[in-house]
Amino acid sequence: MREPHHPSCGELELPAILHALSDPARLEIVRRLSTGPECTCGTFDLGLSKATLSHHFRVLREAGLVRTRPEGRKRMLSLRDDDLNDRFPGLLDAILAADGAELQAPA
Amino acid sequence: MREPHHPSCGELELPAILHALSDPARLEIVRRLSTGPECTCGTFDLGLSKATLSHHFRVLREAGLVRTRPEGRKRMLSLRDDDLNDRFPGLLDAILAADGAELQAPA
DNA sequence: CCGCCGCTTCGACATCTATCGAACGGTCGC
DNA sequence: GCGACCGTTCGATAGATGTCGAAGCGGCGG
Repeated sequence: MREPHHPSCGELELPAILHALSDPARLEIVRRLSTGPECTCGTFDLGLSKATLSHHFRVLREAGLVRTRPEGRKRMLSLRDDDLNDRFPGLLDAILAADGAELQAPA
Repeated sequence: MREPHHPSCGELELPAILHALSDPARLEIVRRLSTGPECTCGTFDLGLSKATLSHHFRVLREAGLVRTRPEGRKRMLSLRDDDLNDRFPGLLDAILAADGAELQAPA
């Protein structure tokens, strides 16, 4: 299984990151990744088809938010929080904190 | 000139905010508003038509990022940083800081 | 080595989005 | 009032996006 392309740390672009996180499904994926260790694609049950889920993983990967590592016939997903904090310090934390704040005080 | 609709502080939704800021033109508008006081719509020269600019203002307004106040035949735009910091503390600052970081270290 | 498993890719489709020119609508100056 | 001014809204259009089923593909197990 070939290694998919990941943008380098310097290639991370803010609009792409914000766009990637502007979809509730992708925001949820990132939120889950932030609370635990890396996990496989199949562990996400968001009521979406495999094809759609794979599409969201790709958007997140190409925006530089997640890393995809092949492991046997599975793929391990992990948040690129190190690179993100290096390039945009505090951004990810602020967004995840805002996500939590929204959950606690829904509209 | 009638007062346009603004979402209340509790109606602010994170995905909508992130989506609003995921467009470079809108991000630029917010960045400019953050550095100065309120200003009129016409002060933004981003190489876009009036219609397109008005569209972006609407997206920002409906996401709760900016306030529009009629003043004569002009419209004063201002950032809703008070409401945003109340609902999502630190979020706006982190995004604007990230925007600055991107400008200083372009890809 | 044949088939299952996990995931990606393809093709399709409906919806959304960014963009523009043109038309419209208050507001102010004269 | 009349016309200029500032900005919104309308209608249109090209492109992006989210979604799915079906097909493809590499790896693992029997």
